Amino acid sequence: MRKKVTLKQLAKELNLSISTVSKSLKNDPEISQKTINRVHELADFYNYKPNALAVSLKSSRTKTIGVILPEILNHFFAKALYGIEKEASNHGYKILTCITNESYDKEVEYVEMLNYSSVDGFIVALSEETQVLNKFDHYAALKRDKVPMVMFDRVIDEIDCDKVIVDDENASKNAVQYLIDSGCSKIGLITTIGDLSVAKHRIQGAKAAVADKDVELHEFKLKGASRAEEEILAFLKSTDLDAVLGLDETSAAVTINSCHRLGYKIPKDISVIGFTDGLLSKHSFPKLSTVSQHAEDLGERAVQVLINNIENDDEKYVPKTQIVKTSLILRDSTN
Amino acid sequence: MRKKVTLKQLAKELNLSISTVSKSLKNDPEISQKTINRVHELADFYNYKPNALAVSLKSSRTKTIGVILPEILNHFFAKALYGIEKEASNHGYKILTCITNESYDKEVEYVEMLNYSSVDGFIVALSEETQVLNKFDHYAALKRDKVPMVMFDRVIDEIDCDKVIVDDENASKNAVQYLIDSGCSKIGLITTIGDLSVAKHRIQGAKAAVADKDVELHEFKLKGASRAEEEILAFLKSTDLDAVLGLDETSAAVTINSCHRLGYKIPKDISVIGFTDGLLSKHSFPKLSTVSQHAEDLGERAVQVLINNIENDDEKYVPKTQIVKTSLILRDSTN
DNA sequence: CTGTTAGCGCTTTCAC
DNA sequence: GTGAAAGCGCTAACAG
Repeated sequence: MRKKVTLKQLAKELNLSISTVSKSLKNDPEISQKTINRVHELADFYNYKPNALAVSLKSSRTKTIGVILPEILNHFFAKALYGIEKEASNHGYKILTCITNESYDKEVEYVEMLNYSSVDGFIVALSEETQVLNKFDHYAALKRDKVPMVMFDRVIDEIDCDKVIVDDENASKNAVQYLIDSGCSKIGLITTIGDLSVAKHRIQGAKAAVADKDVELHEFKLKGASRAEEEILAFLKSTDLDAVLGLDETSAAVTINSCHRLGYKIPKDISVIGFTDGLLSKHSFPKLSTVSQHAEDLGERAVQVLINNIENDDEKYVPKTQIVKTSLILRDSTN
Repeated sequence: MRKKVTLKQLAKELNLSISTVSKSLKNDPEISQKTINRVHELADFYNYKPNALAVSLKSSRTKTIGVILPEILNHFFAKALYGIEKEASNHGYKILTCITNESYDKEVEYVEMLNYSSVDGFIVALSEETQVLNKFDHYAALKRDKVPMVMFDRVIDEIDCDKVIVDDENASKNAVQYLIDSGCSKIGLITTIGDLSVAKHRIQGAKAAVADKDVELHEFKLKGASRAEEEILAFLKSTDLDAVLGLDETSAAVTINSCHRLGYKIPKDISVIGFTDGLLSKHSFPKLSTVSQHAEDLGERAVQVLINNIENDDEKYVPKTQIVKTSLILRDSTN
């Protein structure tokens, strides 16, 4: 790897001191215009750029955000990452992306690694295992070090930091309400992500919607993703639903296909709504009605909140929780 | 942001010099066991970790890989990123991820930014615009600086660097051959990505397969993603195909749905194969037969090749091109 | 106007 | 065995 030009070399070639060169590059009014011009000329010639490492070491600012995601082969998080990257870039920040694969150990390892890489702040969505184990010392440590951090989507109450979440409970309530309004009265609730806080909120919302109404709600937690289709097929056969709310996109997609297999017409015989508005929804047949979580928005917001915190580093900053609104996108799988 | 413990502080507290502490932490045999123990004890107590920035500045190694992707809301690249992140992490590397959104300008900007952030090397998939404009001075510059780099999937001949690609031509040829063998003779070739080198290879492969056979091949380039469904519907109606090869996953997925609309039975009336084995294929109805490009593999390989280059920094390294095999995954959309 | 100096946190050579 | 000193590339306070 060839070495890049440094201030030192420019200084030598121009017969100036390093600091004069440094100031000239910043167009410091202290320096004569003539010198400034000479310096810029040579700097341009060599395409000089300050070494980011040195600048960071000096300023303890890396202009880098650590992003910790549980998955990436999931349209929701991919979209969130897209929003994060875009917004970070707009503000001149880079992102170090780590994927925990839903593992607690990986998460801990990554948090430490990024912390010692001196990222300016963290954007985190918790792994499933972390939520199950309910351990979060690694975040308590960040908090103690006063490292700016925002959690999004998958969050915990135990850590007091900025949060950007979706109003899952209400979203779910509205979706079920819509199904009821369109005449459904036997609604299935299918999920692969039962252990996550978000799933719990969604279930609560659904329950709230049916409360004191003459509507049946049938919960169904899938055991394993691998046998999802068989499980759902069996569930569908054993009940006699007129609607299904998939608590994640996969559940909804698989439900649609299972209905095809059973010869149920959608939405005539059965209506389907899925959580998260990803690729599958747009390309299913019929196109799936969904609860859109605006993942991209979520990511962007997280970055905004974080950068705001980083750049104002206020001694007694009070963390806030932002709630991003969802919307019900009606397509062809509902009446 | 609270400051982290430094060697200096440990040294002061232990009444030792900085260098002694540094050596002790590395268990340098020069140092007495007793001192080593004392140092480790205090270091553990404070949970000391060397400041990565300082280490990097000294060693000019950041253990960071710059990753430049054209998109992320595309299962292929998401999967590749997954493979990249996983493999990088296995080798103790972090990744700085940038998404160009298929823009040339963004790509140039990111390459420069990452280069001045002293990444140890680059993993790149070119943006569509870069391929169209055929400009690559930004990579020539990296090459001049001898910065390790590997291009994957979307590559150009003009830059002589490591490459990891898929044998698109053969993959396509095999897929078409399969369709012919199963009795198809009027095959549509649908694509949304006509300008990419990969699409061209796929078209060539298809042509090679039908050469001197009594089989018709109908190419169809979509204008815009937004009206994909209408366009494909019209194309399907105007021809009388018995098979379609989608040159990207979206084309294939939309084709399937269009067939449903037209009342064509899949695979009885028409067979469909799609390129790239993503989510859509698994959740379409019927499940789509695909050409799997092993995106995750591709990403992993790219990292292996890159790290190998980084860690052996050989003056006269000769770049190589690795070809990752594809495979035809037969599901329900073909006979 | 320009230069000297110290220091960010670490590694490494060389003295003692 | 331990420590002083130089240096990675940069910034900034202070001298001149």
